[in-house]
Amino acid sequence: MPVARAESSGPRVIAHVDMDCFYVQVGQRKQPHLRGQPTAVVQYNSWKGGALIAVSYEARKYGVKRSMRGDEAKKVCPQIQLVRVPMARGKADLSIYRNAGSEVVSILARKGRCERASIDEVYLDLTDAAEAMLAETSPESLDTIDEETLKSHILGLNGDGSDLKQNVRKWLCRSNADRCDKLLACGVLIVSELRMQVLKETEFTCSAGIAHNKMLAKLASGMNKPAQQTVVPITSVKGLLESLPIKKMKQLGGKLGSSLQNDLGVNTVGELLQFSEEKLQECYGINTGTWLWNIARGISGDEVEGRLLPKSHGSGKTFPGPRALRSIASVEHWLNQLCEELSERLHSDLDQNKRIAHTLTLHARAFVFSDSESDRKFPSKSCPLRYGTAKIKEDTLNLFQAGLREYLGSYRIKSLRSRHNGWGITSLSVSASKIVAIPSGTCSIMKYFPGKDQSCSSPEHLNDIIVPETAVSSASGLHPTELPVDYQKEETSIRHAVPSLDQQENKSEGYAREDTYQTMQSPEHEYPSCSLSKTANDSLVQETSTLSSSGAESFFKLIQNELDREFHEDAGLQYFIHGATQEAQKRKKVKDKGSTSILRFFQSCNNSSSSSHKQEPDETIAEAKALSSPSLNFKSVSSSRVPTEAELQKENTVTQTGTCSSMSNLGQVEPRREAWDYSIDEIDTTVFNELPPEIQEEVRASLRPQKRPNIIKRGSSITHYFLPSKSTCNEPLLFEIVISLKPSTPNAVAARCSRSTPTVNKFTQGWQEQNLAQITWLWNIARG
DNA sequence: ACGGCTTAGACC
DNA sequence: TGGTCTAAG
Repeated sequence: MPVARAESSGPRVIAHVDMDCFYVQVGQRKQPHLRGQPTAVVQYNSWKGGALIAVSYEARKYGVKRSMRGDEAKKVCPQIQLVRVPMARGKADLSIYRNAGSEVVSILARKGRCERASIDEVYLDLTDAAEAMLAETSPESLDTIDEETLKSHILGLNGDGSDLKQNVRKWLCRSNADRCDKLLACGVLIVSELRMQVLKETEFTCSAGIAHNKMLAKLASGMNKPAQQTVVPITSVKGLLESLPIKKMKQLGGKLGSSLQNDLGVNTVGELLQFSEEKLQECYGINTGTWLWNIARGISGDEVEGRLLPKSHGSGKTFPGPRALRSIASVEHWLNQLCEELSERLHSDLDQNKRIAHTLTLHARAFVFSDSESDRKFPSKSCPLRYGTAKIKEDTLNLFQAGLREYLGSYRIKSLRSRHNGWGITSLSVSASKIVAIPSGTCSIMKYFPGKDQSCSSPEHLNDIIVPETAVSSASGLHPTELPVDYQKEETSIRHAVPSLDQQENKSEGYAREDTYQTMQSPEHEYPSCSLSKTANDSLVQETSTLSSSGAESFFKLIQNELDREFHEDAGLQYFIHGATQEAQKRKKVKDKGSTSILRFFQSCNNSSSSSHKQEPDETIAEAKALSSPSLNFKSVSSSRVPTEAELQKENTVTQTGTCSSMSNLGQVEPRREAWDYSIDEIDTTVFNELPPEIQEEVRASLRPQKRPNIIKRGSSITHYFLPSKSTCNEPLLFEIVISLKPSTPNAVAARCSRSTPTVNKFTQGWQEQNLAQITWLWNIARG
């Protein structure tokens, strides 16, 4: 939905730069013999020659269109060259295009604020550059103007054929022009320069529009393609919009545009002028109404956002019609493929841009046979994003199953015994959002974090780690008709948020309690247990052994996750320590709060110990230095093709300083605490009941309801996100508790854990062994 | 039973 | 805030 914004004060110079059939150009650069030939880019070559996603201008002359199949294109243009989109993991891989887009952006960002609008489009705010130019070397004083620049188009300038270039020259150099036009003229020169630079450095051509706002610039960029540019003087705006079909306007290509046509009988932007602002607001609401009134007059206050990098990453695939996925096993397979791609991209983002994504979202489309309208209703689900391919896969699968349960629940499909499930999945996509730049102090180490380690990213290894998961999923995969098994799996698989831990759990002998399964079921999940297969029952036993300690697990999982998230490989730990000690030396005190979880973690440790413990960090530092091998250099991973953040960003320095300052503010606001606090926002009551009595007692004793900050907050515990949603729960399963531990040393934390019952003990032993060293590091560093 | 795959933004 | 919907390339 468009939203109205006031036009800023002075006249701006805005450019929209659009790459010409970008994918084709990328292909042609790679295979130069394709240049000048009718060419198209196809994906999925297997069926009818693949689908065209980009068509060269030479091919367009033959009537080749996007949305043709490769075979059709061959019919109308037999000599057409088809370039295939690279495939990876069974799906199209667009990374070469994304990277090529980054090359272009890094050049276009040189002259002003730059917004990456899509893979092949950017907006530029050239106001400052144009004003600077006007102040120094106004176009009228130029005696030579580049040939290419003279090929610019000036909207509304009636070039009477004969001497177009002279007309352009005249317009650019008019001394009597008003300031608005002079600024635009400067914009024309700057954009022309930029486009030539793009061509020189990337071999790509592009087209551009130059105007006083984004909307007009965007309109103009498409008016003369390819490899040309068009400027829109204010005096031409009215004429341009008057006859412009309403659907050509950005934001009006869809339902809103149709509504204007059908409900108001408006077919051109000009026809919008007859409606009062009030009338439009009445029809479309205050925001959209005002926006419409404005755009009819060529007014648009949208700012060019300084953003060179995408705000999210996603990987998806469709499974149309007969190819719909019909079993959990196949869904899992594809989700894994998507997750691998996503994880790879997240890690490059971390490497290249020092950014971390915080939210993982799963989207799917599904159908049930009973409802032809059903395919849009599959709920999307999201949860906090944990780095590491295995974790992303695991969380994604859980999100999917939560979604599926809700989806099927809404159709009252509770028990599916028939051979064919009543559902099918027609599309899957996994995305990562809420991406923020990490504080500069920790940048140097972040690139060594999860993903480099095979234990995390290699699929083979992954299978080794999540033993029980694999076992159960293959069982349910073999028996897709027995959904209760899947649900069972869904209920329990969330207990495997910590692979290493689970491994530990399952190797050792657990004690299984018969009633655990029942206890864990919410009233909504009354699946006939008689339909469980033997395999499933075996899995169940295995699973319940895990469940019995799940309370303790969820208790500690938070801690584990915090550690694991950023320390789950030695290299990460080493470099973190290295970075952290540097940072500590620099600032004496880590003040950043609310950035990465680990820093928050630090903060509380630091606070708690600053007065009572004056332990010197020397040892730690020495050891940290020893650990961080000097032979490894910290050189940038960027290739010449893909610009690094440093190369790209003005934006980022702004972002980062902004982030830092706001964080230090937060740091000051943060109340000083004696305790080493872990806030577990929500815990499943049934999980709580599973805790050994003494632990329950401890937890109760440390409950501080009166201290709860801000009512019930959504939990940070991963498990929360996979529990049944409100709509499928009769009563709230969750309540919020705050647990305080006041250990004097890290050993005390571990010791305290070992005092628990055998099950918990087993759990904590694993935890202890794995993490005591890490806790100790943290403990010491926090005081550094 | 087909256009596939991505990203962004607004609303509630 | 998470989830849904719209839009665009």
